[in-house]
Amino acid sequence: MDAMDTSTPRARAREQTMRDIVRIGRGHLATEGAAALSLRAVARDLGLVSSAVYRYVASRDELLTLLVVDGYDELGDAVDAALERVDTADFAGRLAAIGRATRAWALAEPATYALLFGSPVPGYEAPAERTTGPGTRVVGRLVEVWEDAWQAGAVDLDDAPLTPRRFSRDLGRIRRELGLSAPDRLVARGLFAWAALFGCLSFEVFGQYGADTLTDPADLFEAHLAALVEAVGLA
Amino acid sequence: MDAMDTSTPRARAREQTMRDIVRIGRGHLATEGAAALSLRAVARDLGLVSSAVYRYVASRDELLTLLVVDGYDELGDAVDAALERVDTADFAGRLAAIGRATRAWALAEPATYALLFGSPVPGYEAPAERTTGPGTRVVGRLVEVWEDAWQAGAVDLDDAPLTPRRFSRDLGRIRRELGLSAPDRLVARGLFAWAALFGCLSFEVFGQYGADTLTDPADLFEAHLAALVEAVGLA
DNA sequence: CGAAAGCAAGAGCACTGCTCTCTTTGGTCA
DNA sequence: TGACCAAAGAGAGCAGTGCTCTTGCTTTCG
Repeated sequence: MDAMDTSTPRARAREQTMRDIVRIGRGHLATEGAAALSLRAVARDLGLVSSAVYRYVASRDELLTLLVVDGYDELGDAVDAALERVDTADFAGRLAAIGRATRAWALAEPATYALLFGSPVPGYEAPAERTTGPGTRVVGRLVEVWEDAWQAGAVDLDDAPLTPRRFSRDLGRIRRELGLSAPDRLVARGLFAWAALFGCLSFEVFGQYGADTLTDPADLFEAHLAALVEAVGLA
Repeated sequence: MDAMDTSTPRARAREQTMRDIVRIGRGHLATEGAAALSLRAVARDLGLVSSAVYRYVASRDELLTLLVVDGYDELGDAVDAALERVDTADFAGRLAAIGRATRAWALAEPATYALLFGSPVPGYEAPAERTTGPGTRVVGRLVEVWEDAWQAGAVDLDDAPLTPRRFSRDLGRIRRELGLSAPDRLVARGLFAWAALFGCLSFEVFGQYGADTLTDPADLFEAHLAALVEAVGLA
């Protein structure tokens, strides 16, 4: 079904063309933006007529999905690579490494970042069965940090249940699904830190801060990281 | 220049048409999204041929600008109205009111929220001279809260300069331009809270959290507000 | 009253996503 | 080797888009 057979020359050529489409699509995504991503333009750059591209990609939306998965993979790889260079017991360092790696990737690939974490593309819904897997890699790494820190007793947060009770139940369900021992407050603070991290990144990538109010935006990001570390009780 | 003369019937008709265009544009923005906003479709709904709309709006980008300004104004009004119902001395309450009002507006107008705080529309740059004014109302209110709280001695943050020195200088410049007495750390935490708030909102509005993992997302937002209050030292 | 300005309409250009048909090419198998 | 079939590419075509230009008509004002 996947036509992943690389034995025949034809299959290899097809795979190469698929890679070219994604590569050119990423280029257009970076220069034109997601909404202006044009299958016809990709076809031109590929030296093909527009209808021929439909032999490889069913629709513009499927091209977007390919780029979404590609982006999640690249980001996930970058985060994993950064985490390998950090001491496992340094929980704040792991959190900072995730943040810095994500920021570096986001600044290098703002268009893909916008595609993954910005406003949803109108009329396009990422198919869950293909994107949730790669899409949850980063938050998964974050959860690992908090869980490890909690089990190591390095988290300065109490384990009292949060109010209202339905909220505590929801958090309990999340805890159960992910197999965590972290208490309500840490799960909630973890969700906060996750959202806050991407809020900081979106502001920077999308230029929500003034244009040149800061000499080096990295300084502000480091301050943000300190606030994040504190928010999850890793101070 | 603005043709705001309401004396002649023609000017009044023109103004009415402009309002209709913004109203219909907002409707399309809500249902189709910013990137799919079509001047031709607006013209159809208006009962005009597409070229006639260009008598009123110079381009699609200018229509976007109208909607941007309209959105900032509406959000600013909502925040101001919410703040009127809060005791001035209740700094955490003011912060929470700003957050809740912004959230309510964002959930009611997700497309406009995406236009203002989501990924930038490719090829469109909001003209600073028309959007910075209304666009800074909310963050201005936030800054007021922190400044008032600092002057009232209600902020639990030290006033040591932050590192590196260039970052402290940048923060000093911001402090001077806004006429603040808040120290480095509070300014930095304020920026963090600002970005974090919109990160939480973007995750909720754009559906970055799982679809139905929470009984009532407002519970999580209240937890986020508590974290924000703590982050700026208003605990 | 007549000139000037404003308004609407329509045609047209270049672009988009996508479908359809047609022809060529490549791989397989008798 | 030759036949056959599926994959790949080409091209035309449909409906939509932003935007420009010209052509008339109407309102306003000197």
